[in-house]
Amino acid sequence: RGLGEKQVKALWDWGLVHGPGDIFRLEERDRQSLTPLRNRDGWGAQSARKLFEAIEQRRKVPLARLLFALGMRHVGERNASLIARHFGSVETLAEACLTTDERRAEAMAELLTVDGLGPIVVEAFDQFLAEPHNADTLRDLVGLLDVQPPEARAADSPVAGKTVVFTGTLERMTRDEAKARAESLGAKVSGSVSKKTDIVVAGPGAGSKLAKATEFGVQVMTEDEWLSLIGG
DNA sequence: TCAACTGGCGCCCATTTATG
DNA sequence: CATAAATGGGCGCCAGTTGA
Repeated sequence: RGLGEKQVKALWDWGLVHGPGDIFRLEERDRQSLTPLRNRDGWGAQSARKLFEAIEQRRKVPLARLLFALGMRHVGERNASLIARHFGSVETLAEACLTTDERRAEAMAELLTVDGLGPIVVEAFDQFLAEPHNADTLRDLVGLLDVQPPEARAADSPVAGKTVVFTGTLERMTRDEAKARAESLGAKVSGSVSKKTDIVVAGPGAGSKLAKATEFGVQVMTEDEWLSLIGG
């Protein structure tokens, strides 16, 4: 929060950040700087302090989010989560992917057997890791961050195994919260409605997805109905 | 081969913060 | 206080990938 395109560019131009890891070394470095952030144009003590606080809050990060954040081709939220779940912990992933080329090749072969991951995605992941500067960046981040292992999913909730799509505006929770909650209950959250969709949770402003749900005869419910179903 | 689904993008809007 | 700039959240679209 507070570190968008504009500020990243400024930090780069000032030589304060040259890679992802530098963000997490920024406060320390700034303390020793002759021209600290709080004295620069457009910045004050308040904005500098808030930026450092926001960065500290992100030091603790789920493994899937770290992988997603690397910006690898074909590795968005979903595939990052599949990869994270396969390895189970950042230590296991680091041992498998960041030691030797031979070990990495074995790990990629295993990844290919994961349901939902195909050759294109695994190849993209492998190509990323094959670049020494990428592997270095990941190692650097792993050393700086508190990486959380993926959470186990419940198998016995009312929505376990169901495919759910959220559409329209959610009023009682953010989209991320809704998604995380649903997934922790064993549901699969998708972005598009098909015949395979079990439940569409529609808020105000829902558009084409709600129409599709009606067309396919998929169960539609409000956010409140969804919350009472999952017991929240 | 093809339906289903993901990733990535463009666009819009609300909120936050700096500035006059 | 009003305004402008920056950011994040959110939606829909669609090309490309997966898996039966």
